[in-house]
Amino acid sequence: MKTGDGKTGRPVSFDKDAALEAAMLLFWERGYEGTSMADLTQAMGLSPSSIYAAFGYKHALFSLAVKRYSDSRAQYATEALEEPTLEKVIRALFDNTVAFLTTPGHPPSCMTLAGAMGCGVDAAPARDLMTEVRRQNEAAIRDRLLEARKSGELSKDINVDDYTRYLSSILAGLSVQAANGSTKAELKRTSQMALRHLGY
Amino acid sequence: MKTGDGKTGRPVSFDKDAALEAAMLLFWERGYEGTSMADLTQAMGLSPSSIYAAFGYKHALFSLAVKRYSDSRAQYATEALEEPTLEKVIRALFDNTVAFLTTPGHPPSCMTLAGAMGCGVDAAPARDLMTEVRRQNEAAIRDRLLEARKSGELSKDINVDDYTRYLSSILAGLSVQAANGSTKAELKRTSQMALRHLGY
DNA sequence: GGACTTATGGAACACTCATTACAGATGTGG
DNA sequence: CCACATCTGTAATGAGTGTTCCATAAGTCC
Repeated sequence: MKTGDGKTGRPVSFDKDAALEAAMLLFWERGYEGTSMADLTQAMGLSPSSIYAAFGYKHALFSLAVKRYSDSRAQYATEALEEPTLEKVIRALFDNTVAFLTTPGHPPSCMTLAGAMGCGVDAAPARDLMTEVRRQNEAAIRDRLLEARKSGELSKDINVDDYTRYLSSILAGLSVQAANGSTKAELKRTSQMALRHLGY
Repeated sequence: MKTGDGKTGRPVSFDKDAALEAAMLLFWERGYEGTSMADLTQAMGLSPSSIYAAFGYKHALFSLAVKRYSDSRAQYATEALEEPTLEKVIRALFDNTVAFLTTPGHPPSCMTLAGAMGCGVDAAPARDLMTEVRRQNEAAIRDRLLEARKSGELSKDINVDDYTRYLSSILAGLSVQAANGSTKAELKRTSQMALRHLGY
Protein backbone atom coordinates (compact mmCIF):
# COMPACT_ATOMS: atom_id res chain seq x y z
CA MET A 1 0.00 0.00 0.00
CA LYS A 2 1.27 3.41 -0.85
CA THR A 3 1.64 5.74 2.07
CA GLY A 4 0.38 9.29 2.22
CA ASP A 5 -2.65 8.60 0.06
CA GLY A 6 -4.94 9.96 2.75
CA LYS A 7 -6.69 6.64 3.21
CA THR A 8 -4.67 5.02 5.94
CA GLY A 9 -3.83 6.39 9.36
CA ARG A 10 -5.88 8.35 11.81
CA PRO A 11 -8.19 10.73 10.00
CA VAL A 12 -8.21 14.46 10.62
CA SER A 13 -10.70 15.14 13.37
CA PHE A 14 -11.51 18.80 12.73
CA ASP A 15 -13.07 20.92 10.01
CA LYS A 16 -10.15 22.26 8.01
CA ASP A 17 -12.31 24.91 6.38
CA ALA A 18 -13.63 26.23 9.66
CA ALA A 19 -10.14 26.28 11.15
CA LEU A 20 -8.75 28.21 8.20
CA GLU A 21 -11.65 30.64 8.36
CA ALA A 22 -10.85 31.35 12.01
CA ALA A 23 -7.18 31.85 11.19
CA MET A 24 -8.07 34.22 8.35
CA LEU A 25 -10.25 36.36 10.58
CA LEU A 26 -7.53 36.60 13.20
CA PHE A 27 -4.83 37.51 10.66
CA TRP A 28 -7.23 40.06 9.18
CA GLU A 29 -7.72 41.73 12.51
CA ARG A 30 -4.20 41.58 13.92
CA GLY A 31 -1.95 41.26 10.91
CA TYR A 32 0.79 38.73 10.41
CA GLU A 33 3.13 39.87 13.16
CA GLY A 34 0.35 40.66 15.60
CA THR A 35 -1.01 37.12 15.45
CA SER A 36 0.93 34.53 17.44
CA MET A 37 0.72 30.79 17.01
CA ALA A 38 -0.68 30.64 20.54
CA ASP A 39 -3.47 33.01 19.49
CA LEU A 40 -4.11 30.81 16.49
CA THR A 41 -4.29 27.57 18.46
CA GLN A 42 -6.94 29.17 20.63
CA ALA A 43 -8.96 30.69 17.79
CA MET A 44 -8.76 27.57 15.64
CA GLY A 45 -9.35 25.26 18.60
CA LEU A 46 -6.36 23.12 17.67
CA SER A 47 -3.05 22.12 19.13
CA PRO A 48 0.15 23.33 17.47
CA SER A 49 0.90 19.86 16.07
CA SER A 50 -2.41 19.73 14.26
CA ILE A 51 -1.89 23.15 12.76
CA TYR A 52 1.62 22.33 11.58
CA ALA A 53 0.52 18.98 10.17
CA ALA A 54 -2.42 20.46 8.30
CA PHE A 55 -1.13 23.86 7.18
CA GLY A 56 2.63 23.99 7.66
CA TYR A 57 4.59 26.94 8.99
CA LYS A 58 3.02 30.17 10.11
CA HIS A 59 3.76 31.84 6.80
CA ALA A 60 2.19 28.97 4.85
CA LEU A 61 -0.91 29.24 7.01
CA PHE A 62 -0.96 32.98 6.36
CA SER A 63 -0.72 32.39 2.62
CA LEU A 64 -3.64 29.98 2.75
CA ALA A 65 -5.63 32.47 4.82
CA VAL A 66 -4.93 35.21 2.28
CA LYS A 67 -5.97 32.92 -0.55
CA ARG A 68 -9.19 32.09 1.28
CA TYR A 69 -9.75 35.81 1.78
CA SER A 70 -9.23 36.57 -1.90
CA ASP A 71 -11.45 33.73 -3.02
CA SER A 72 -14.32 34.53 -0.67
CA ARG A 73 -14.47 37.91 1.02
CA ALA A 74 -12.67 39.82 -1.72
CA GLN A 75 -14.81 38.36 -4.47
CA TYR A 76 -16.95 41.49 -4.45
CA ALA A 77 -14.35 43.18 -6.62
CA THR A 78 -14.25 40.39 -9.16
CA GLU A 79 -18.03 40.40 -9.32
CA ALA A 80 -18.06 44.14 -9.91
CA LEU A 81 -15.66 43.76 -12.83
CA GLU A 82 -18.06 41.30 -14.45
CA GLU A 83 -20.79 43.89 -14.87
CA PRO A 84 -21.71 44.40 -18.53
CA THR A 85 -21.08 48.12 -18.93
CA LEU A 86 -18.26 50.33 -17.70
CA GLU A 87 -20.62 52.53 -15.76
CA LYS A 88 -22.07 49.53 -13.97
CA VAL A 89 -18.58 48.20 -13.30
CA ILE A 90 -17.43 51.39 -11.63
CA ARG A 91 -20.64 51.90 -9.71
CA ALA A 92 -20.49 48.31 -8.48
CA LEU A 93 -16.82 48.68 -7.59
CA PHE A 94 -17.64 51.53 -5.23
CA ASP A 95 -20.93 50.19 -3.92
CA ASN A 96 -19.52 46.74 -3.24
CA THR A 97 -16.45 48.17 -1.55
CA VAL A 98 -18.56 50.22 0.83
CA ALA A 99 -20.81 47.25 1.54
CA PHE A 100 -17.78 45.05 2.12
CA LEU A 101 -16.06 47.46 4.47
CA THR A 102 -19.17 47.84 6.59
CA THR A 103 -20.18 44.20 6.78
CA PRO A 104 -20.29 43.09 10.41
CA GLY A 105 -18.31 40.08 11.51
CA HIS A 106 -14.92 41.16 10.27
CA PRO A 107 -12.58 44.15 10.68
CA PRO A 108 -13.61 47.36 8.89
CA SER A 109 -10.67 47.33 6.53
CA CYS A 110 -8.98 45.46 3.76
CA MET A 111 -6.85 42.51 4.80
CA THR A 112 -4.14 43.51 2.34
CA LEU A 113 -3.66 46.79 4.21
CA ALA A 114 -3.98 45.52 7.76
CA GLY A 115 -2.09 42.29 7.13
CA ALA A 116 1.42 43.67 6.94
CA MET A 117 2.31 47.16 5.81
CA GLY A 118 5.33 48.08 7.90
CA CYS A 119 6.88 45.05 9.57
CA GLY A 120 10.07 43.50 10.82
CA VAL A 121 12.52 41.65 8.60
CA ASP A 122 11.11 38.25 9.55
CA ALA A 123 7.69 39.23 8.28
CA ALA A 124 8.95 40.76 5.03
CA PRO A 125 7.63 37.83 2.93
CA ALA A 126 4.15 38.43 4.34
CA ARG A 127 4.39 42.12 3.52
CA ASP A 128 5.55 41.35 0.00
CA LEU A 129 2.66 38.94 -0.44
CA MET A 130 0.21 41.68 0.54
CA THR A 131 1.79 44.05 -1.97
CA GLU A 132 1.55 41.42 -4.65
CA VAL A 133 -2.14 40.83 -3.97
CA ARG A 134 -2.84 44.56 -4.12
CA ARG A 135 -1.04 44.77 -7.45
CA GLN A 136 -2.98 41.80 -8.78
CA ASN A 137 -6.25 43.44 -7.83
CA GLU A 138 -5.10 46.53 -9.64
CA ALA A 139 -4.17 44.48 -12.70
CA ALA A 140 -7.70 43.04 -12.77
CA ILE A 141 -9.15 46.54 -12.87
CA ARG A 142 -6.75 47.51 -15.64
CA ASP A 143 -7.79 44.51 -17.72
CA ARG A 144 -11.43 45.48 -17.42
CA LEU A 145 -10.67 49.07 -18.35
CA LEU A 146 -8.72 47.93 -21.39
CA GLU A 147 -11.74 45.93 -22.43
CA ALA A 148 -13.92 49.01 -22.04
CA ARG A 149 -11.46 50.99 -24.06
CA LYS A 150 -11.64 48.47 -26.88
CA SER A 151 -15.42 48.51 -26.82
CA GLY A 152 -15.35 52.29 -27.01
CA GLU A 153 -16.88 52.83 -23.58
CA LEU A 154 -13.71 54.41 -22.25
CA SER A 155 -12.35 57.34 -24.24
CA LYS A 156 -9.04 56.70 -25.93
CA ASP A 157 -7.89 60.04 -24.55
CA ILE A 158 -7.72 58.49 -21.12
CA ASN A 159 -4.54 56.70 -20.14
CA VAL A 160 -5.68 53.32 -18.85
CA ASP A 161 -2.75 52.83 -16.48
CA ASP A 162 -3.29 56.23 -14.90
CA TYR A 163 -7.03 55.73 -14.64
CA THR A 164 -6.45 52.33 -13.02
CA ARG A 165 -4.13 53.81 -10.42
CA TYR A 166 -6.57 56.62 -9.80
CA LEU A 167 -9.46 54.27 -9.16
CA SER A 168 -7.30 52.02 -7.00
CA SER A 169 -6.22 54.98 -4.94
CA ILE A 170 -9.74 56.05 -4.14
CA LEU A 171 -10.79 52.51 -3.28
CA ALA A 172 -7.78 52.01 -1.01
CA GLY A 173 -8.54 55.38 0.52
CA LEU A 174 -12.05 54.22 1.36
CA SER A 175 -10.52 51.31 3.23
CA VAL A 176 -8.40 53.68 5.28
CA GLN A 177 -11.48 55.80 5.93
CA ALA A 178 -13.29 52.74 7.21
CA ALA A 179 -10.34 51.86 9.44
CA ASN A 180 -10.50 55.41 10.78
CA GLY A 181 -13.98 54.66 12.00
CA SER A 182 -16.17 56.20 9.32
CA THR A 183 -19.75 55.02 9.42
CA LYS A 184 -21.56 53.26 6.63
CA ALA A 185 -23.50 56.41 5.80
CA GLU A 186 -20.32 58.46 5.65
CA LEU A 187 -18.58 55.97 3.42
CA LYS A 188 -21.59 55.90 1.13
CA ARG A 189 -21.58 59.67 0.75
CA THR A 190 -17.84 59.71 0.17
CA SER A 191 -18.14 57.07 -2.49
CA GLN A 192 -21.05 58.91 -4.13
CA MET A 193 -18.94 62.04 -4.24
CA ALA A 194 -16.16 60.07 -5.89
CA LEU A 195 -18.59 58.72 -8.48
CA ARG A 196 -19.90 62.21 -9.19
CA HIS A 197 -16.39 63.52 -9.77
CA LEU A 198 -15.72 60.57 -12.03
CA GLY A 199 -18.72 61.60 -14.09
CA TYR A 200 -21.13 58.88 -12.95
CA MET B 1 19.76 71.64 46.13
CA LYS B 2 16.78 70.25 44.35
CA THR B 3 17.38 67.04 42.49
CA GLY B 4 16.39 66.37 38.92
CA ASP B 5 17.02 69.90 37.75
CA GLY B 6 19.31 68.63 35.00
CA LYS B 7 22.30 70.45 36.40
CA THR B 8 23.87 67.86 38.65
CA GLY B 9 24.90 64.33 37.82
CA ARG B 10 26.56 62.85 34.79
CA PRO B 11 25.39 64.58 31.62
CA VAL B 12 23.78 62.72 28.74
CA SER B 13 26.52 61.73 26.34
CA PHE B 14 24.57 61.34 23.11
CA ASP B 15 22.51 63.48 20.77
CA LYS B 16 18.92 62.97 21.81
CA ASP B 17 17.61 64.44 18.58
CA ALA B 18 19.71 62.19 16.40
CA ALA B 19 18.75 59.14 18.43
CA LEU B 20 15.05 59.95 18.16
CA GLU B 21 15.42 60.54 14.44
CA ALA B 22 16.94 57.08 14.03
CA ALA B 23 14.13 55.54 16.08
CA MET B 24 11.51 57.35 14.01
CA LEU B 25 12.96 56.08 10.74
CA LEU B 26 13.03 52.52 12.04
CA PHE B 27 9.44 52.66 13.32
CA TRP B 28 8.42 54.20 10.01
CA GLU B 29 9.91 51.33 8.08
CA ARG B 30 9.00 48.41 10.30
CA GLY B 31 6.02 49.57 12.28
CA TYR B 32 5.58 49.38 16.03
CA GLU B 33 5.46 45.61 16.38
CA GLY B 34 8.10 44.97 13.75
CA THR B 35 10.65 47.09 15.58
CA SER B 36 12.27 45.43 18.61
CA MET B 37 14.13 47.18 21.37
CA ALA B 38 17.23 45.30 20.23
CA ASP B 39 16.79 46.81 16.75
CA LEU B 40 16.42 50.21 18.33
CA THR B 41 19.53 49.93 20.50
CA GLN B 42 21.50 49.16 17.37
CA ALA B 43 19.95 51.88 15.20
CA MET B 44 20.18 54.52 17.92
CA GLY B 45 23.64 53.40 19.01
CA LEU B 46 22.58 53.25 22.64
CA SER B 47 22.27 50.68 25.38
CA PRO B 48 18.82 49.79 26.68
CA SER B 49 19.35 51.69 29.94
CA SER B 50 20.08 54.91 28.09
CA ILE B 51 16.98 54.56 25.96
CA TYR B 52 14.75 53.86 28.95
CA ALA B 53 16.26 56.72 30.95
CA ALA B 54 15.87 59.19 28.10
CA PHE B 55 12.61 58.14 26.47
CA GLY B 56 10.78 55.70 28.72
CA TYR B 57 8.99 52.57 27.60
CA LYS B 58 8.81 51.42 24.01
CA HIS B 59 5.40 52.94 23.54
CA ALA B 60 6.53 56.29 24.92
CA LEU B 61 9.46 56.25 22.51
CA PHE B 62 7.05 55.44 19.71
CA SER B 63 4.84 58.37 20.67
CA LEU B 64 7.82 60.70 20.63
CA ALA B 65 8.88 59.32 17.26
CA VAL B 66 5.39 59.91 15.87
CA LYS B 67 5.40 63.45 17.25
CA ARG B 68 8.75 64.08 15.63
CA TYR B 69 7.37 62.70 12.38
CA SER B 70 4.31 64.94 12.51
CA ASP B 71 6.33 68.01 13.37
CA SER B 72 8.98 67.49 10.70
CA ARG B 73 8.32 65.10 7.85
CA ALA B 74 4.55 65.54 7.82
CA GLN B 75 4.73 69.32 7.87
CA TYR B 76 4.20 69.34 4.11
CA ALA B 77 0.47 68.99 4.72
CA THR B 78 0.30 71.86 7.17
CA GLU B 79 2.25 74.03 4.77
CA ALA B 80 -0.14 73.18 1.96
CA LEU B 81 -3.09 74.23 4.09
CA GLU B 82 -1.50 77.63 4.61
CA GLU B 83 -1.70 78.53 0.94
CA PRO B 84 -3.81 81.62 0.34
CA THR B 85 -6.45 80.28 -2.05
CA LEU B 86 -8.40 77.02 -2.06
CA GLU B 87 -7.07 76.06 -5.44
CA LYS B 88 -3.50 76.56 -4.27
CA VAL B 89 -4.24 74.61 -1.09
CA ILE B 90 -5.52 71.59 -2.97
CA ARG B 91 -2.83 71.70 -5.60
CA ALA B 92 -0.17 71.94 -2.91
CA LEU B 93 -1.78 69.13 -0.95
CA PHE B 94 -1.39 66.77 -3.87
CA ASP B 95 1.96 68.05 -5.11
CA ASN B 96 3.51 67.97 -1.66
CA THR B 97 2.15 64.51 -0.96
CA VAL B 98 3.71 63.12 -4.11
CA ALA B 99 7.00 64.87 -3.37
CA PHE B 100 6.92 63.56 0.18
CA LEU B 101 6.19 59.98 -0.80
CA THR B 102 9.03 59.92 -3.30
CA THR B 103 11.67 61.61 -1.19
CA PRO B 104 14.67 59.29 -0.81
CA GLY B 105 15.95 58.44 2.64
CA HIS B 106 12.71 57.16 4.11
CA PRO B 107 10.08 54.52 3.31
CA PRO B 108 7.75 55.30 0.39
CA SER B 109 4.65 55.51 2.53
CA CYS B 110 2.96 57.36 5.32
CA MET B 111 4.08 56.46 8.84
CA THR B 112 0.49 56.50 10.05
CA LEU B 113 -0.35 53.66 7.67
CA ALA B 114 2.79 51.57 8.07
CA GLY B 115 3.11 52.14 11.82
CA ALA B 116 0.34 49.89 13.02
CA MET B 117 -2.77 49.05 11.05
CA GLY B 118 -3.56 45.49 12.06
CA CYS B 119 -1.70 44.45 15.19
CA GLY B 120 -1.79 42.31 18.31
CA VAL B 121 -3.54 43.33 21.50
CA ASP B 122 -0.32 44.60 23.09
CA ALA B 123 0.18 47.06 20.28
CA ALA B 124 -3.40 48.31 20.24
CA PRO B 125 -2.45 51.65 21.85
CA ALA B 126 0.02 52.26 19.03
CA ARG B 127 -2.64 51.45 16.45
CA ASP B 128 -5.10 53.78 18.15
CA LEU B 129 -2.51 56.53 18.18
CA MET B 130 -2.03 56.16 14.43
CA THR B 131 -5.78 56.35 13.89
CA GLU B 132 -5.94 59.47 16.01
CA VAL B 133 -3.17 61.16 14.04
CA ARG B 134 -4.92 60.33 10.77
CA ARG B 135 -8.13 61.83 12.10
CA GLN B 136 -6.33 64.94 13.27
CA ASN B 137 -4.83 65.41 9.84
CA GLU B 138 -8.29 65.08 8.41
CA ALA B 139 -9.63 67.62 10.88
CA ALA B 140 -6.99 70.10 9.74
CA ILE B 141 -8.16 69.73 6.15
CA ARG B 142 -11.76 70.18 7.24
CA ASP B 143 -10.90 73.40 9.07
CA ARG B 144 -9.27 74.81 5.97
CA LEU B 145 -12.24 73.83 3.82
CA LEU B 146 -14.61 75.48 6.27
CA GLU B 147 -12.56 78.62 5.96
CA ALA B 148 -12.78 78.43 2.18
CA ARG B 149 -16.51 77.93 2.47
CA LYS B 150 -16.85 81.07 4.56
CA SER B 151 -14.76 83.07 2.12
CA GLY B 152 -16.98 81.83 -0.69
CA GLU B 153 -14.26 79.87 -2.44
CA LEU B 154 -16.00 76.58 -1.78
CA SER B 155 -19.60 76.33 -2.93
CA LYS B 156 -22.14 76.04 -0.14
CA ASP B 157 -23.69 73.18 -2.10
CA ILE B 158 -20.73 71.01 -1.16
CA ASN B 159 -20.86 69.17 2.15
CA VAL B 160 -17.58 70.00 3.84
CA ASP B 161 -17.38 66.77 5.83
CA ASP B 162 -17.91 64.67 2.75
CA TYR B 163 -15.44 66.69 0.72
CA THR B 164 -12.88 66.32 3.50
CA ARG B 165 -13.27 62.57 3.58
CA TYR B 166 -13.09 62.42 -0.18
CA LEU B 167 -9.84 64.35 -0.32
CA SER B 168 -8.40 62.32 2.56
CA SER B 169 -9.28 59.13 0.77
CA ILE B 170 -7.43 60.05 -2.38
CA LEU B 171 -4.39 61.23 -0.46
CA ALA B 172 -4.29 58.03 1.61
CA GLY B 173 -4.73 56.09 -1.61
CA LEU B 174 -1.67 57.78 -3.05
CA SER B 175 0.29 56.54 -0.05
CA VAL B 176 -0.85 52.99 -0.70
CA GLN B 177 0.09 53.43 -4.35
CA ALA B 178 3.57 54.51 -3.32
CA ALA B 179 3.88 51.52 -0.99
CA ASN B 180 2.88 49.33 -3.94
CA GLY B 181 5.95 50.53 -5.74
CA SER B 182 4.59 53.24 -8.03
CA THR B 183 7.25 55.53 -9.44
CA LYS B 184 7.38 59.28 -8.96
CA ALA B 185 6.19 59.85 -12.53
CA GLU B 186 3.26 57.50 -12.03
CA LEU B 187 2.25 59.15 -8.78
CA LYS B 188 2.46 62.54 -10.42
CA ARG B 189 0.15 61.51 -13.23
CA THR B 190 -2.28 59.88 -10.81
CA SER B 191 -2.37 63.02 -8.70
CA GLN B 192 -2.84 65.20 -11.79
CA MET B 193 -5.76 63.04 -12.83
CA ALA B 194 -7.25 63.47 -9.37
CA LEU B 195 -6.85 67.24 -9.62
CA ARG B 196 -8.51 67.26 -13.03
CA HIS B 197 -11.49 65.32 -11.72
CA LEU B 198 -11.70 67.72 -8.81
CA GLY B 199 -11.98 70.56 -11.31
CA TYR B 200 -8.47 72.00 -10.89
C1' DG C 1 38.77 67.12 46.68
C1' DG C 2 34.87 64.82 48.59
C1' DA C 3 29.78 64.28 48.64
C1' DC C 4 26.13 63.87 45.66
C1' DT C 5 23.50 63.01 41.46
C1' DT C 6 22.78 61.14 37.22
C1' DA C 7 24.17 58.31 32.95
C1' DT C 8 26.16 54.28 31.06
C1' DG C 9 27.05 49.41 29.44
C1' DG C 10 26.37 44.66 30.17
C1' DA C 11 24.38 41.00 32.23
C1' DA C 12 20.24 39.15 33.91
C1' DC C 13 15.10 38.93 34.32
C1' DA C 14 10.65 36.64 33.43
C1' DC C 15 8.06 35.81 29.61
C1' DT C 16 6.60 34.87 24.87
C1' DC C 17 7.87 33.42 20.27
C1' DA C 18 7.62 29.75 16.46
C1' DT C 19 8.59 25.12 16.15
C1' DT C 20 9.33 20.13 17.30
C1' DA C 21 9.78 15.41 20.05
C1' DC C 22 7.30 12.10 21.91
C1' DA C 23 3.82 9.05 23.54
C1' DG C 24 -0.72 7.73 23.02
C1' DA C 25 -5.05 7.75 20.23
C1' DT C 26 -7.68 6.45 16.14
C1' DG C 27 -8.45 5.12 12.05
C1' DT C 28 -7.71 1.39 7.56
C1' DG C 29 -6.27 -3.01 5.19
C1' DG C 30 -5.31 -7.76 5.76
C1' DC D 1 -7.32 -8.86 15.95
C1' DC D 2 -3.11 -7.24 14.35
C1' DA D 3 0.38 -4.47 11.95
C1' DC D 4 0.56 0.01 9.94
C1' DA D 5 0.02 4.88 9.11
C1' DT D 6 -1.40 9.06 10.45
C1' DC D 7 -3.29 12.47 13.77
C1' DT D 8 -3.48 14.64 18.45
C1' DG D 9 -2.25 16.86 22.87
C1' DT D 10 1.42 17.89 26.13
C1' DA D 11 5.57 19.41 27.11
C1' DA D 12 9.78 20.84 25.80
C1' DT D 13 13.12 23.43 22.70
C1' DG D 14 16.24 27.48 21.91
C1' DA D 15 15.93 32.00 20.41
C1' DG D 16 14.00 36.56 21.03
C1' DT D 17 10.81 39.85 23.66
C1' DG D 18 10.57 44.25 26.66
C1' DT D 19 12.46 45.67 30.84
C1' DT D 20 15.42 46.10 35.07
C1' DC D 21 19.62 45.55 38.21
C1' DC D 22 24.06 46.79 39.29
C1' DA D 23 28.64 48.30 39.34
C1' DT D 24 31.05 51.96 37.40
C1' DA D 25 31.83 56.42 34.99
C1' DA D 26 31.31 61.37 34.67
C1' DG D 27 29.80 65.30 35.68
C1' DT D 28 28.29 69.63 39.45
C1' DC D 29 28.21 71.84 44.01
C1' DC D 30 30.09 72.94 48.62
